[in-house]
Amino acid sequence: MLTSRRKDILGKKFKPAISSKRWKPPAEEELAKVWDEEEPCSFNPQADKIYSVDTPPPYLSGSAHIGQLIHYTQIDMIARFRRMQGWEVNFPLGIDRNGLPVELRVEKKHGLDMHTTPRSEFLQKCKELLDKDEVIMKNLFKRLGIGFNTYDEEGSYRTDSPEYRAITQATFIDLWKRSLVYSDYRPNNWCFECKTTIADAEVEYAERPTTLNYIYFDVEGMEPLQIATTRPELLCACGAVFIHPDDKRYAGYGGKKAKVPIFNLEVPIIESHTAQMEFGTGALMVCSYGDMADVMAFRDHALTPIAAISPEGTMTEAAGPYEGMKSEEAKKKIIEALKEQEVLFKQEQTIQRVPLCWRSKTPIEFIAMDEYYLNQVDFLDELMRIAQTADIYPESHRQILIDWINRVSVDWPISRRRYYGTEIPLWYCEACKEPVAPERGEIRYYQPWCEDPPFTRCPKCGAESNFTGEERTFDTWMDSSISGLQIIGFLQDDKLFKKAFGNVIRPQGKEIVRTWLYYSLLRTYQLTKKPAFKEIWISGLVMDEKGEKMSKSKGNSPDPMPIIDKYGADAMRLFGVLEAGLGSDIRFSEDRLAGTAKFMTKLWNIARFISMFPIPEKTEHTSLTEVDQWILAELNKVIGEIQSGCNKLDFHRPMIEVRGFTWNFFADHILEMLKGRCFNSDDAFSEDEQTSAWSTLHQALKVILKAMAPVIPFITDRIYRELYDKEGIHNQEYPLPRKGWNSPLTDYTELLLQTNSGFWKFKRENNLSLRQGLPEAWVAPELMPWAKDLQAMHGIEKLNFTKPEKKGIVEVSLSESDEVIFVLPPEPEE
RNA sequence: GGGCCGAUAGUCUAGCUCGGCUAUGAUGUCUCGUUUACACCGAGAAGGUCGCUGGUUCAAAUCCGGCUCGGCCCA
Repeated sequence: MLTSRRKDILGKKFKPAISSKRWKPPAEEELAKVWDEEEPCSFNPQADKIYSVDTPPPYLSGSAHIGQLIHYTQIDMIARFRRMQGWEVNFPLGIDRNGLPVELRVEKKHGLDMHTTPRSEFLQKCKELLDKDEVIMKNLFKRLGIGFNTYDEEGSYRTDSPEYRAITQATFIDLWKRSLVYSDYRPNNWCFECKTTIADAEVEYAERPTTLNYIYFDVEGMEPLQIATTRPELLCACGAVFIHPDDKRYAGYGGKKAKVPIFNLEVPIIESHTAQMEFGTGALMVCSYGDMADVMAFRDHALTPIAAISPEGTMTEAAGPYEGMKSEEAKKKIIEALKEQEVLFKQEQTIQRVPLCWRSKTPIEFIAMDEYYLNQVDFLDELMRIAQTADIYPESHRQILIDWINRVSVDWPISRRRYYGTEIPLWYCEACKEPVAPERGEIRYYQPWCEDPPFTRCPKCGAESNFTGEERTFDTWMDSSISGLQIIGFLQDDKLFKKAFGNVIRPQGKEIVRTWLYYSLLRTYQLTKKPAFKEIWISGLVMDEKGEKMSKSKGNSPDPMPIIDKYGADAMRLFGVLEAGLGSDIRFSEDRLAGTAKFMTKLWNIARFISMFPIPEKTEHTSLTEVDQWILAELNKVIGEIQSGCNKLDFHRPMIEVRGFTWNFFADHILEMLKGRCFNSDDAFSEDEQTSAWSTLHQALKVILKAMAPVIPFITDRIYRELYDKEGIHNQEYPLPRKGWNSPLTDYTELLLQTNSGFWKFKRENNLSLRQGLPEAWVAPELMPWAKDLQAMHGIEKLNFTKPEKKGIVEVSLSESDEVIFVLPPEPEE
């Protein structure tokens, strides 16, 4: 007799509650709209347990490339994971808009020169372009499911907003009043193209062919010295000639004077270990300033610098007849003159390492001029202590930071002769030239180039009028280095700041450790005397298929949107974690991305299958069948194993584990095994046994979904909403191993899986359909608890646990095991 | 010139901290197969001198030295 309930179910024929047959990327877009409404990742600053994510504010430069986007999805996983762990996650959308690139793009786009365009007009054009780019960027972020607290203005920030700039300026005023900022006339990396000083961190190097010129320098009473140089135009700035003390060719020259041709300067000949005997003739001229080594040489030997090249790139008066010429032109003319005077005796081609501006890619020169410096060398000991004690994931990347701190030897030049940046809030008294900063306390945005000073009297000379505003702006790292303070209300919301400071994570790529991370630690320490971050997470780079860094200029970064549309955001995100462990570089490959996307289909189908069965009311764990307790115990083991990876914020191994479990164990073995019991179409099982199976599958599915939710937020949320909770998955608890979920049967899991394979192998080798029943079989006695489920799974009519004595029995050896099973083959059909 | 990181089947990758059965997983290749979710599938198979080379050890992908190649950074 069927109970009425069972009749109902049979009547319904187990229709899947999840009706859609396929999970497709457009479904993600629909869900993104729901999230837009519901804001499941919103932030409540009133909460106590606050965890803040100091995201890299993306710099807007048109569209993002795939590498950047994968990077953001990985950061988003951290935020989602921490939220599921119960933290109130502060993860605001921030956009970095300050800086040079937008200026160059506006120049190009509108065909104008920023130096001659009225400043306010130029800034307006920059803003317009940035606003356009921002829309593209935000759409990409939304499409990828980056769970910022909100995408609205309120709750987000831009580094060029008056509010953000006001904070940057306030932090500067603080440092200024504490005398940590000073002006100095020093050689600096100067970019002619950008017409600004740039920091060492912004210099990159390229190898270029050049000519090495061999020139005679007369030395009184001795043979002329032969000197090789690639920079003859700097002869007029020559300060010394270096020879190596061990160089026998020049024994006796040290301490004498050499005469610089054309300009007839007398310069000392100095013995120095920095001279390379193998290069050129072994004797080299030291000029102010040909390269970094020259800068060091002038400093070490207290030589008086002579500026040969002006900030405009023309020769100075020191160059005599060549004054006013472009340096390239002067170089040609000087070489001609040297030839005429027969002091140039040889020329050869060589490769030179040229320092370039990382933004404009044009060669830089060392040009001395007044710039503002922020004292950093006095803080290196403290920064080193922070670098050594911070929680850094992965541990191995700590070295990048330590190496950089060890290398810093001069202070940080922070002023820039740019326009689209935060203004340096200073005015100069025309009477006494004193620079004056606004008072501390009031936080507001100052624009000295178009604004009267917020004071009326010069504190030094007492003048009450005639102040000139500073025209320069800050290095953009001055802005972005305080993003971690800014997002927790520094100088704006003391209550939030107090609660949240000390629990901030800095996620970033390893290529900007020496800039963003280093400067953030420096500035935060200067302002608060504390480490900026509780955790520092440093990821590798995303490379193209050949292992080269992706960049727009190389043209090796495909347009991301079509790829996302094709494979889906979840697939992109999962790809990012499955490809490599935290800290390793990832190679992007569309083929492997396509493979990753298949998991979404598999997961969808698993859920669709399970959704056919009712979700039983609360079932006691102990009332589940032995087999079902074993299934949950296996799942529990996996959940236990992934904890260490998750806690190191490296989801690579955890996701491989969960994915493998889901596909190769749960789907292939468990669903196949429980199918019979779930449908129970021939009443081989009791009602309790059937309910137990339903309950187990739903419980397991829920755990799997939650474990993967931070990584693949779309599909997990969709399934969770359809089956379990309309509120969605993202504020559920992240699974932890459960104490009660264990089973002695896990000892025999391997044996069971091998036994399944044995039956499959038998049927395959005997050309039997997998559905074909078997009259009788013999398996290991340890598998007795699985008896009924095994029978249902393989269609075994009689299952035995002792050795068979009958004849006509086939022995099937199990792979990777000494065990065997025995099968009585079915009668061949006519 | 210096520093850091890497080198594991055709391709990508785990394991290396703390040495120990037959080296992980994916993808690709090949064979077979429609079974009450899934062919974007299932069942199987083949595929590796763990960069090279010395050393330590009963035992090395793993520890130590040297070398080669690649990447990144610095001078």
